[in-house]
Amino acid sequence: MAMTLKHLRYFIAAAETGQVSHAAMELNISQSAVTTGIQSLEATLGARLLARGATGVSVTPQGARFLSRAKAIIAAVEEATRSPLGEESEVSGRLRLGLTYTVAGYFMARHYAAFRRIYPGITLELSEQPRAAIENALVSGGLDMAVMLTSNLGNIGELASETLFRSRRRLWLPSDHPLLGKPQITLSDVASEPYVMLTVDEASRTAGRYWDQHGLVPKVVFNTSSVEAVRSMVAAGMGVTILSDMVYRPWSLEGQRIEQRQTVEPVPSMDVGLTWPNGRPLSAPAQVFRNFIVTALGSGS
Amino acid sequence: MAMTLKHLRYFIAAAETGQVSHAAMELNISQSAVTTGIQSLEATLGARLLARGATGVSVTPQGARFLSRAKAIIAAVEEATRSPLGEESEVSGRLRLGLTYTVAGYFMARHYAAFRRIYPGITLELSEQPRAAIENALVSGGLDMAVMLTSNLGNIGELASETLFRSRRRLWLPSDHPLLGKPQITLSDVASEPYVMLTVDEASRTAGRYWDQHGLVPKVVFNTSSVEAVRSMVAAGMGVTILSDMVYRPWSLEGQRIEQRQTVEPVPSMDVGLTWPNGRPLSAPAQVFRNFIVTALGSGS
DNA sequence: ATATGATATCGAAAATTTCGATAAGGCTTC
DNA sequence: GAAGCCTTATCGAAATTTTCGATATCATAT
Repeated sequence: MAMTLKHLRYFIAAAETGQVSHAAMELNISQSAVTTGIQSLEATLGARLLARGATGVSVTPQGARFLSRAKAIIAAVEEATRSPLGEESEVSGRLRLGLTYTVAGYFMARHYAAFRRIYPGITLELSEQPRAAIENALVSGGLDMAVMLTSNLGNIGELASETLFRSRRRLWLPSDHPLLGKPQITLSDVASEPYVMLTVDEASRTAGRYWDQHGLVPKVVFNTSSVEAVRSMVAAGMGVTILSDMVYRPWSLEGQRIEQRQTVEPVPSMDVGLTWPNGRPLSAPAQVFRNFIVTALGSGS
Repeated sequence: MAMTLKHLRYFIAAAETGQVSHAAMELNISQSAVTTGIQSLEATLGARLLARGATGVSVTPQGARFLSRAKAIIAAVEEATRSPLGEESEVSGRLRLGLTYTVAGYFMARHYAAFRRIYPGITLELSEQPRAAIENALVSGGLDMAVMLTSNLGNIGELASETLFRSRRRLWLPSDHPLLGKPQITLSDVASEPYVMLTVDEASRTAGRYWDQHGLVPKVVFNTSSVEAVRSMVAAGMGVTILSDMVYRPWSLEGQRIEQRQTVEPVPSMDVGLTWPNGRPLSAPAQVFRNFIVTALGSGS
């Protein structure tokens, strides 16, 4: 049977009160309804969520894990129900937005259509450019704002920036790779494997930094500027790589699976954020966009 | 009428196919069921989600905004249904975890109970200490791991750290404050207001940094180490302050509302993360905790 | 004008949820 | 150890909700 919001609420109430009957009272329904509701929830999940006893119920470890997810779902629903759908969709104007390669393909693509629909009055002009070109265009007035990697930012003083999210960098492995069997994977384990290096968006420069830091050098067997190529090669067993979650997909183009693991040593995450020329106040469309992106990231995905 | 997951799915399908009848076909139900489902969704929200026409439906700006929320909810449900509730709850051992003041009260409190229930075999020993004491204890072996502000971290080299999330710092204002009327609020606007300064967790040191950067000095009228006191004073109109979202609550203890605004100039966010002694590999409980916290943050809350 | 393809509406049917009563089982108290 | 009190589980019936299929309505294109 399918999960329903009602059942989620019943489970949460029972877990928090510690008694099915109290939960029922709180929810203003009968005890048997709560009982059967939670039972069907357990059936769909195939796991016991509550330990029943004569003194009430207590949450099982599995139930505790599910509880946090259930609460997150209900919170998201409340949020979606309550908060207004916004009347300020009538802002109009133009926003020239610069994007770097990975941001364009793996981040902006997902949000572009939604933004255009919510703010039909704003003309969003996207352009993909290398980091340096974007920085110059921002300073010279050729761009209003940019979404890009904020960690290597130059032109400090002339540019303001705000990090939107961090994307963890992790090791990518083919699904039959021997390292998957190890309980812990260190960077020096990775250094002894053939390595596929991505050469866009200063990925290799960033990589250099943490390799240097540990006094290691990856055995690069291939350099490419195509993320798809990296995926295919890793999946085919040609080598491993370390790239951010943002560009990770579990399947290569050929349909082979790619696994992901954290290394013991933390690898610096990829920071994606907004950048705009300092000094000048943000235009109305720019403010709207900033707000849109922040809330879009807040509510998942 | 209450929102249901079914209705959310109907709306998403209709929005994405652009036709109610296509959505119905895709969902293997009748067209009229989809129509009434979406209607009841619109009724509960009090907003028009779809623009109906002879050629199908198109998403209204409000519908687009709701669509992204709906997708986030459904994604969370799928995630909760699919992913296993975990059999590795049997890890056992001890984890001595250091916490700084704000982290203990505003972050760890929420996750402590959940962790204990999911991993009953792990003894979690929490201790609240100043940053410097935690760093020393980590290095000397008195603590295994810490959750703390990672931006001002000392002992680089001896300590490894990983940022878990960033909490935006924003301006707090009483709900009748004149600045709320302004379309944009700058730091110099704030500098001319009486300011309430929080003095825990190096909040004032951090504040000093961005005030200095803009060549401004806040008019501090009160120093306190109690977040509750800050809240009450701001609510009472004694002054304004800039603090992180993590400690923000919309109501003071006296029940007066506190508003929040972003300043035009970005204020550095508060970075909360894990810290542990470098070199030594993480113990099993520490790894479990790291994993728990990362996923707990990932799925909302 | 008319044909087409779309959504909206309606009453009836189907499915699901809920109810109330009862059963079964574990504590606590006497 | 038996009674009383608490808990959750189960059952068939009732209520509610969802869904169906047919029909109405409307806008567009020919």
